[in-house]
Amino acid sequence: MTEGGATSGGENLLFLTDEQLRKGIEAMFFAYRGFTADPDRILAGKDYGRAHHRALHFINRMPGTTVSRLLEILGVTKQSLNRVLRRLIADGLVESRVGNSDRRERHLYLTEAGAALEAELSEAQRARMRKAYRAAGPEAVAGFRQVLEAMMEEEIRHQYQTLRDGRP
Amino acid sequence: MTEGGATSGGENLLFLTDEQLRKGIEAMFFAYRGFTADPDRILAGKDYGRAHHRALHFINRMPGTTVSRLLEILGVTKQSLNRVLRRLIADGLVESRVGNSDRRERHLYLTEAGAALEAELSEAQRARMRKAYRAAGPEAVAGFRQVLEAMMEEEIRHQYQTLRDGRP
DNA sequence: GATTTTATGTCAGTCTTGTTGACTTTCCAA
DNA sequence: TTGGAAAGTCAACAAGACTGACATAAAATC
Repeated sequence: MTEGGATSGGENLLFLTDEQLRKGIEAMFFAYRGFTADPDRILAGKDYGRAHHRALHFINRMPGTTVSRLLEILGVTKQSLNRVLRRLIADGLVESRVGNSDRRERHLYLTEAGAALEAELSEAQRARMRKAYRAAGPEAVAGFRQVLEAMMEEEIRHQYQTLRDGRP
Repeated sequence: MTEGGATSGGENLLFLTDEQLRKGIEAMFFAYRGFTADPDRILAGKDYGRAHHRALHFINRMPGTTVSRLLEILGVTKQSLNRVLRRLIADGLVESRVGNSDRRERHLYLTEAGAALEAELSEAQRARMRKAYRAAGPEAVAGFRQVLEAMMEEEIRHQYQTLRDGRP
């Protein structure tokens, strides 16, 4: 990581050559494969897919969330999410409770079995992230998060920040 | 980007709480959506998909590459890649030439039209990356790349580094 | 109270992109 | 020269995204 880099802060246009940007693009592409590789391997053996993992992750993060909220976060159609949820509910990994104040809403929770699978998947993913963080060091991690945040689409960034800061 | 961070180098275990790792995981998930959003929008209007973009990108990067080499890079089955290539060749975006020394091999090149589409897609993706890099600053960019590299699977990291350093 | 809007679920059909299996052509080495 | 391996192609199937249409129930509004 030496080419073209300033070592102190400030604007450095050398970082913005097409060459540099291309390296970032390819790094992002290859890294995402690594990022999903471990959960994918676990899921393949259990007849679930990445879509189920995503649902489990965010239901775990936001217990009692409604279907609509989950749709915003996941950025898929309700038909697509519904297929996944139907399966998870049928298999006893997710529980869907009718809302108290608004009975049209369904609030989603992980069952014990759902939490167990979520934990298994998350731990595999965290293990890789932990290894990467350790290898790169704390300063690199701060930079990593900064660039990723700046790469998100506007509306999604707000969703992310709300989640990140633990606001409901 | 304040919580739990050391501002000078060295090991800092506070970065490795599950909480911190989870934020990184979610950042990666949301950022990847942004990363692919612009090319996806362009492709949707042209009746191509992400797979076509990936093929165009790497054929552009490695003109004359063989199908096998491309398979290693893209990490899909040859049947899957073949469908994409067939279409790109039929549409006159990619040219496939029989190898000289080994006539089993097909060497792949972008046509003028292929290069034009690749440039359009790449420029959209670079624009977002450029904006993110500018917003985050050069030091953050270095960290970003370090963490991404550490996140890749072993074999893929070698592919990436070879490409990155411009070795054939 | 009647009407409209919202939240959710479901059915049917399509598309992209992944998969496996079977096959051809070509090369190379025993 | 023959038999296996490698490169590539074709066919059929599956997951998971999409759109569109429609149903139900509850809340909100007029």
